[in-house]
Formats: sequence, structure tokens, C-alpha cells
Amino acid sequence: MTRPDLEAEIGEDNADAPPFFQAVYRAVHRIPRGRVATYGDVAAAAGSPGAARAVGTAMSLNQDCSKVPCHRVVRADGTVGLYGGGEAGVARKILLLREEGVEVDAATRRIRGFARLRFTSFPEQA
DNA sequence: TGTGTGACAAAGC
DNA sequence: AGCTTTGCCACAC
Repeated sequence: MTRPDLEAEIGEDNADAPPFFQAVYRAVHRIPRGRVATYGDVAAAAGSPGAARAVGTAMSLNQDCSKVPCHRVVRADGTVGLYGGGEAGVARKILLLREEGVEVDAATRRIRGFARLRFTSFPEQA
């Protein structure tokens, strides 16, 4: 993949990130609107099953939210998890999800119909 | 090389 | 249904 292609996919700034982070960003880029994936799902798609924690680190350093919709990456227990900016960030994450039709319980922060909305069929990487 | 750091996860209680 | 270990991984220093 050429650099311009990479920049178009994950953003110019993200194109300088370490290899694993780039793989993560490319995977997250593929999560369809209105669907969600867990940190573990993304780790597996990026080629490192079990690296869920490292995915969280990658998300926290994401430089281009328009190309890498990290609000669609949630916890395996069905709760939305964290987001940059502390509590206000989490509120923003919930809002973004709601805008694409993903309903989140305000009290428990659990995604309604999580199993149904969970996206795992990432295309196999070239 | 070794250590510390998390937007996690599964198991134990 | 919750809270607390314990294990995990890639990365930065």
C-alpha cells in the first residue's frame, strides 16, 4: 500500500504511527456506521489477538476521528468504555453512537442489542 | 535489556 | 450484579 493510500484511509497524522497502531486504525476504519466492535475484536483484526489493551492505547492516540471512528470501539461486556476527555468524552462517545442509531442506556452505559450490533467480520488483511 | 503505562478481558469471589 | 485480582500486549524511555 502506498503512503497516499494509507493517508486517505487513516489520516495523514496517523500514518506516522507505529505499525501495530496503523493496523488498528485500518481495522477501525472498516467498522460500518451503526455497528460496534470490541477492543479485542479490533486487536484480532489487526493481527494481534489478545492485544485489546494496546488497542485502547492506540485509540487514545488517534489523530483523526473522522477517518478512524474510535467511538465504535467498545468493551467486551457491552458497555461503551472510555473516550478522550474523561466524563465529557464518554458523553460525546454516547452521543456519536446515538447519532448513528446505536442506543446506549444512560445509567449503565450498556449498548442495547450489543450482540446484534457487534461487528466482527473484518475483511482479511492483504 | 528492563520497567512502567494504559480508552482491555476473563476469572474469581 | 458488582468488585477485585491477574494476565495481557505494544510502545515509550
